Amino acid sequence: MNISRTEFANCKTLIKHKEEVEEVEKKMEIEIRRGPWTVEEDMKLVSYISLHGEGRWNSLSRSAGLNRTGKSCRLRWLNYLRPDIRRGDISLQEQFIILELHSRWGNRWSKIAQHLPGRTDNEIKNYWRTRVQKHAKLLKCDVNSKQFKDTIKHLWMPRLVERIASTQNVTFKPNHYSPENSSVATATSSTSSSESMASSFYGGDQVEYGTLDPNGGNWFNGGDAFETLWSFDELNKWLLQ
DNA sequence: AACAGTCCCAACCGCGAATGA
DNA sequence: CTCATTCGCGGTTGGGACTGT
Repeated sequence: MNISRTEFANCKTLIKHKEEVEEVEKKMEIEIRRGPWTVEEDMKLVSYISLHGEGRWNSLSRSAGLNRTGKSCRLRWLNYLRPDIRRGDISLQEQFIILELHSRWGNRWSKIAQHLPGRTDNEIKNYWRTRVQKHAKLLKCDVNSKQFKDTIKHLWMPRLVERIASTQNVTFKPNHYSPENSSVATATSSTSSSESMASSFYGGDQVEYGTLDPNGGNWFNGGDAFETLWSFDELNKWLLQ
């Protein structure tokens, strides 16, 4: 390949320049913070978003003076700093909806989270992994197996209904949670055995749970762990039937 | 009190979809 | 249409908190 002295010099300059750019980029990469967020970082993010709104996370991160990736900022805001985040235990009603919607949609956490105001997809995912999958593991069955799904449908969910009704001192009316028509849930259209089991708890004053209002009374109160719903022996006995 | 094992959750990663130049 | 960038989702992990011995 023939190349003039000038062209060669130009190439050398270009390469040198490229190396310098890479070096700066490498330096910047090192300065990107990872790991737990500090109070100062949280404050920077919250005050910036309150002034300018969310979105455009990469530029937001730079403008807010945060040495974080845009992704990291987005996650911190959505899962922790948003003002409408609900904290605390997952209530019985929320557990019921999670089980119901998971049976319908599988691991579509963000979709499920849309029906639980104030709860994040991450929180629901963590709940599923730590609580539900733990039970599957204890029972030595796959979390996606028909056996385990049946346990949820025929034992777990009716138990939840029972517990909800007793804690609220009224009859809980679960029906099928209907995200498409979330204003009212009716029991009469129920056909599955899960629902018919659940329907045995109907009667008297009914609680509709179609409208999910985080401020709506005792709907979300109480975070009874489902472990209290039955003993492991009882669950095993049921599985062996 | 000390240690080991387990639980839980915040945060990261990879990937595909959406968007814009 | 192509390519680069950004966004959002689901899976995974690190480490602090908790519990049992």
